[in-house]
Amino acid sequence: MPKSRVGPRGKSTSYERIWTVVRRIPAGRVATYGQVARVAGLGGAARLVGYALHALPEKGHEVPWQRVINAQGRISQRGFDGVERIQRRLLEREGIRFDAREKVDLARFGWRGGR
DNA sequence: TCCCTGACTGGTT
DNA sequence: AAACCAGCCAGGG
Repeated sequence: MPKSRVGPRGKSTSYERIWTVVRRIPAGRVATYGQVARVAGLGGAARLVGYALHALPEKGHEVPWQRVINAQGRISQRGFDGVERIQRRLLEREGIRFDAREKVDLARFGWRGGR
């Protein structure tokens, strides 16, 4: 798995552009990986968004990574650790609701930002 | 530099 | 509903 990287002289990398977009998602809203990729100008590179979030440093950033879920309205599984559970708790704390099948209603909680 | 991988997605079968 | 699959892109070996 790739690591976080900052380009020379603070030049913007794709990861940074992704993080910048994610920072614009307001509390109480969620965006999909594909949506973030498009807003960041990365076309359909949804997978790259997942990578960029995985590469976030553990501390010192203000990126609400929990607000990015998949197009099915569900939290993507990572295998191993239980980060998914933490993500769900963080979202519920912001008012996001999950149905009995662990899904978020994107029509109701989806972010209508970006353009 | 080539090759593989992956917190994904939308269309087809 | 579910499996398949080609696109997508940068990082690391």
